[in-house]
Amino acid sequence: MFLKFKNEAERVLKDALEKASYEYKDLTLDLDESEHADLSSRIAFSLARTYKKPPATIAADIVNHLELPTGDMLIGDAVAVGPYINFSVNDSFLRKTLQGLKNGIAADRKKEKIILEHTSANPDGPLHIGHLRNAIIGDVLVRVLERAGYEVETQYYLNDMGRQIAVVVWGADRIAYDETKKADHAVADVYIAANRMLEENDEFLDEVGELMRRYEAGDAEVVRKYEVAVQKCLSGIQASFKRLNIQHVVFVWESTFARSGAVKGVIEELTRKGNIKLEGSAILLQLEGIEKALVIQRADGTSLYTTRDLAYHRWKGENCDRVIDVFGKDHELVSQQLSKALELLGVKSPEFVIFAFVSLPSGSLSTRAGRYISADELMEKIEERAYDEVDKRRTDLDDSKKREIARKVGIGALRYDMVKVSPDKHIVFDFDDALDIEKKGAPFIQYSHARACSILRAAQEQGYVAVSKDYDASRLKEPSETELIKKLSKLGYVIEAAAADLKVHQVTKYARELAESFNLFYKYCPVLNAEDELRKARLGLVDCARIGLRDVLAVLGIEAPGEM
RNA sequence: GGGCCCGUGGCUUAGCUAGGAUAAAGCACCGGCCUUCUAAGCCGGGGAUCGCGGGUUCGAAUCCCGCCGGGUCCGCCA
Repeated sequence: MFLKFKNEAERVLKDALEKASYEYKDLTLDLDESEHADLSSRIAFSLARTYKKPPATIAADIVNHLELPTGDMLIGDAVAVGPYINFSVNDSFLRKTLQGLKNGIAADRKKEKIILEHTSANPDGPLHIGHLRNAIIGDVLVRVLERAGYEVETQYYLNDMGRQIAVVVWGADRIAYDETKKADHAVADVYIAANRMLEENDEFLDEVGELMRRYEAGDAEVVRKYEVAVQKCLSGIQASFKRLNIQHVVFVWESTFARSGAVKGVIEELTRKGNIKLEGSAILLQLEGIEKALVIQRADGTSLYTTRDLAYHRWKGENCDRVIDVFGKDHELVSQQLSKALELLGVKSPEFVIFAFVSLPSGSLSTRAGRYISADELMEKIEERAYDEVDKRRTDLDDSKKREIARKVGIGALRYDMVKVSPDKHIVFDFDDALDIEKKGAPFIQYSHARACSILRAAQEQGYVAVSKDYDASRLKEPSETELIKKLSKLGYVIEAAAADLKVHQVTKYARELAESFNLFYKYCPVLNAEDELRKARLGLVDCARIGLRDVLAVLGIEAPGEM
């Protein structure tokens, strides 16, 4: 609803500028949200220069020429305040916002289909907190885009051809998996132990190399061994995804591109179209604007990760309208090379969401060195901590109910924390901080939602109709009521903006503000004790707030408990 | 050494793409509020030369240049 209001205000402003004969062509008409008005224009500042008049005079002049539309419109008023032109909404805007929430607003269906890639962690162990950032940013982005009306397919690129996996497969022949452990953790044990053996005895290195060659060639026995190892790790990763409330991902195996001939095709085409340098039998591709030449084929004729990734991205590009990759900062150069090479191939370039690293106070993360905190360990501990908090507050509930709430609160807190910060901020992970449930953003929002549910429950218990079909929204005149409605009206607008900019952390900020608005309403506007018509209207508003809070949490992939 | 990113109260951050109304939140700290729908809440208070130096502009946290500090990449690894 807010976007409609904004469009309307911009149109009205444009008409006024024309009527007052101001030349505004090069200037932006874009209106800003402001604490002083629902929307505000600063255009008078820009016009002041060319027209050599004080901005306040120009603003007043524009407002004099401004005609508020008649009929069923959303603008309440437009006034000049000094150099600013401030627009406010009318009652109809508020009423329509509530109506829209009640009916469930469907976003305009976008035509584009998007393939979004996230996580793509090597299947050599469990997800650690670095992967967590990737997975959660990616998953929230998927939810934002879907909510904004896009069709999204989420893919996890499975690097099954790397050295790491060869080391796991090699190790699995010599070391037994610990079957008492979660599968991906058992794989990590073998991986770490195998690495140690390889460091101590470099004759083994040839055996690992042999495995890689046979796997690329499609040797049946080796392929079978690989599949066992990769699937084992994958089952663990999928279990973690499920627990994290990560939506369905399609696993795409790297090796399929090597074996299908797609990689060969890419090499041939780049050799034909690109600026190529040969060093022995190795093929190097010189890309524009990138100093370092990109090796696309080894001297021994085998393929490289980059080339296989190129084949994968070509395939993605040909099967959808937009390709989005959520990558770590270490892939930044790779992503540039990817774009340039795809350009040569005539395939559209992906859009990248690059996130900075998560490190420990003791340094960077490493699966091989066993220096990492697994996502599972973190989830385990944060759920435990959340349970302590629930237990403290709700002695009346039975244990399974408390566990259920603790799970939602714990995982929610974790997810919120991971996306609330802009992706380009480096994070030093602090365990105590991560587990401190009381200072988290998610429980604050979940709590507001629970309060809304609680009011509706109490209404029913007291024999009222919790949500009447018709109520008089014009009775909602308290500042905390109108503020809450205005905040609710921005839900769709915020999601559209986040989808357009691919910036998910904006949604967390909005979610907090919405909860804050509801808490103020809760504080200042008694619902059940209000007189009949007002109670009906307030119950209607509570229900809309419940929907808004639930929806914004859903976009963040956070479950909304009905009580806490 | 070169490229990219970050540097905002004690701590964690938003704001920076499109420069404008007293720099906005959370945590921590101090002081208040549970006989009315869950106090995981609400109200009030102190605390910031927006890393440093220059420039552009009527106006800079925001744009430009330089410097300092931190991160990251620069493999015939993945």
